[in-house]
Amino acid sequence: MSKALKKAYCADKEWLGRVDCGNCHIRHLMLFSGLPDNAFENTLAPVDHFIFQPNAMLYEASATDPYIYSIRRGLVKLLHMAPDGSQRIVRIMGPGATVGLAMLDGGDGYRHSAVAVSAADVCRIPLTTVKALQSEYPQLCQQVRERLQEHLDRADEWIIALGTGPARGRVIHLLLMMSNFSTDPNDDIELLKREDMAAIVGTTVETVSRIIADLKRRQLLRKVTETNLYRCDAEALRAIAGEEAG
Amino acid sequence: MSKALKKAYCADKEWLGRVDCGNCHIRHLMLFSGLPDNAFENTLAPVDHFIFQPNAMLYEASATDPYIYSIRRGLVKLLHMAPDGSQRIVRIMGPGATVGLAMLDGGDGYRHSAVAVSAADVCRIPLTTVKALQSEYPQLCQQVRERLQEHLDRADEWIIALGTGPARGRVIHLLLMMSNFSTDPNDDIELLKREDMAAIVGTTVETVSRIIADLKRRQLLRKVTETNLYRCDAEALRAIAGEEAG
DNA sequence: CGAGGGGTTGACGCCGATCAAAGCTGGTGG
DNA sequence: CCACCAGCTTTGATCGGCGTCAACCCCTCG
Repeated sequence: MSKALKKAYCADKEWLGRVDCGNCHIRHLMLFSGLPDNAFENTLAPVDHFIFQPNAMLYEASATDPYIYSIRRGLVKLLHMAPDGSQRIVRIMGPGATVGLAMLDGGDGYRHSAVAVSAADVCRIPLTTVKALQSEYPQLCQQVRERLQEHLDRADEWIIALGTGPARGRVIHLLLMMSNFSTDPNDDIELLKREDMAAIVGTTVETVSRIIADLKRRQLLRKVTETNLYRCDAEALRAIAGEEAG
Repeated sequence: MSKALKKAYCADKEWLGRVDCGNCHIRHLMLFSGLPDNAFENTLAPVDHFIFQPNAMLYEASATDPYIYSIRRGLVKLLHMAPDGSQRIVRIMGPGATVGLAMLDGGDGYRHSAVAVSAADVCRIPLTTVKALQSEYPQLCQQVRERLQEHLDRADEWIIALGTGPARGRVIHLLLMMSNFSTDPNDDIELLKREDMAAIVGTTVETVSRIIADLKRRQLLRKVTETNLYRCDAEALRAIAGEEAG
């Protein structure tokens, strides 16, 4: 819970250029799926493409930049900073997700701060563009709603699996969630930093460290190469998490 | 966390009749605000009006009834049942909120079970009606999005305030949240049952009971009449919750 | 080489889970 | 009217998990 304020989030991002959504080869996975190719011919404000380095901030809570962000690759954490500087990670979103949607309701600004976990490949979409497209193509409404529902489902999962029960089970649930993000056929995952894990499951760094170290010792988590990629024995982990839930 | 399965949720609801949304005097507070009075003249499926008694179930997780529900009065809890029968309350929604919106995305059914906490005055709206109105009145899209965002904001608050820190602070946050539901000018609230509170803050009944009893002894929570209405010293409670966050 | 950040480990104490039992309240039937 | 019961709340005793403080290891970088 308690952790001193520390990171000075730098705007450590790289601009890759203006984007032509009509020709985006992964558009069918993104917010603008379902729109015709020519829908973007008259958009007034440009969609820009960035790569955010790890720990770079996409936006800050309560800011009112007129953008939403569509994640192409990488992970983005949404976090809440307590007045005392401790932080709680409220969600982690991956490829295909859209963050900052609260801006569509106007007014109050972003609900959280958004920070890249791994290097994140992201499209920055101006609000005006979304609104214009939305009025012309009502099916975009549906897309937006589904993205919001995705956030909601994930938040609920967070509450149920990561906010309940003994710490070990929560950490294991987190590992399993991370392995779901992986496009990798095996269950290889890149372990988060202990501090992030602690801010996710709501415990301390030490507790997380002990649990992870223990899982490693029991070979339920094995370093797979020289990178910090780990393979987790999903079956065994699920079994442990399940028996602890009781 | 652990609590045996028990309640056989009965369909203890009372049908009050078919509703004419065009003449609903609180429509400006509800999902259909922003639609013209005559929008409802040709709706095919009827909107029905119910009063659900405490503990009556509006719908069950993963069911696929083609309805969403708009809450006029009272509180509704959304809960997740673990396989072992223990339950976790994921959200509490009050007047003006809409529940069951996940059905709009088709397919997977309700995400949670919805159960009336206090007696709940509720309109049951057929999906077909929503969809028909939505295609004719795009502004309804906006309304739906705002309701979803409301769910999301509440879920995030849940994670941050009720899923983090020592139990005492979490319970106090819950009390303060409940006092926000109250339309009452003072901070009078109807205390939830201990079991519900426990399922909300993720502790045991005993722990909640001890905390509440202690707050009563310290006069931060006072029975206000003969009913189980309590007045809470919001300032003092906020102070305690604040100091514990650090 | 030292400094610093992240991870791991140990010792200790407290919060809260667990088990158990005793009030309290409202409802039901004699 | 009282006895009785079921459900809810409160309280106590005990014990384990996890927070806290502190040290140490490992690696990278200046």
